[in-house]
Amino acid sequence: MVAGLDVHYHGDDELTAAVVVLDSGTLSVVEQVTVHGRTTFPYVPGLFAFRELPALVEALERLTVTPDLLVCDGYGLAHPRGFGLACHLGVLTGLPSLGVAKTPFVGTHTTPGRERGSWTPIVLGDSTVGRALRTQRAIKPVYVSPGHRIDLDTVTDQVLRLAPRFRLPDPIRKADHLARHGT
DNA sequence: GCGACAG
DNA sequence: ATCTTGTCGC
Repeated sequence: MVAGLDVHYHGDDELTAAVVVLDSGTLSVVEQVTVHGRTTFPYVPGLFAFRELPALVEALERLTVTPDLLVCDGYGLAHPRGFGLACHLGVLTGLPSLGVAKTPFVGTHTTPGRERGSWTPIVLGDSTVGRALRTQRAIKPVYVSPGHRIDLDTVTDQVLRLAPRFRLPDPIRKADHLARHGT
């Protein structure tokens, strides 16, 4: 089972966190949870986890099933301190996790080929911390990195498998939809 | 030293 | 993230 996580913001300081658990094989919804709350930390690049983590952890605690993988909206290892949102969530829950970001944040990379599945490394210092991955032909790549208890090849395989039709993996799309529309 | 910077 | 106007494509 694979869980997608996302947070939606309303008004001054209100937020809704959503977690959607999908059957890894059929990509059908197994369970979904939303948590409403207020922001307790501003958006600061590099400290993103402090903003979204509390509500997401609460949503995860309300699940009746235990996911085998957390698919997070943001970075994991590819982070200025090597510890993005996906890492925090993975360590706190003890579950394998990965991060999928929509824009480049740290490190350097070249543009991957335009075919679905092509990728280039994201390099920070002298190590590879993630990949710019093309999930759909000629569509902007996504930026993936390991969170916890997962390697970069597995991250790449899973994200591709979970994004058969659109740019973003289904778990994230469904969590995004749930957080903003409540269904 | 200054600016830019996941969502 | 959010907002807004406009365009493209199935």
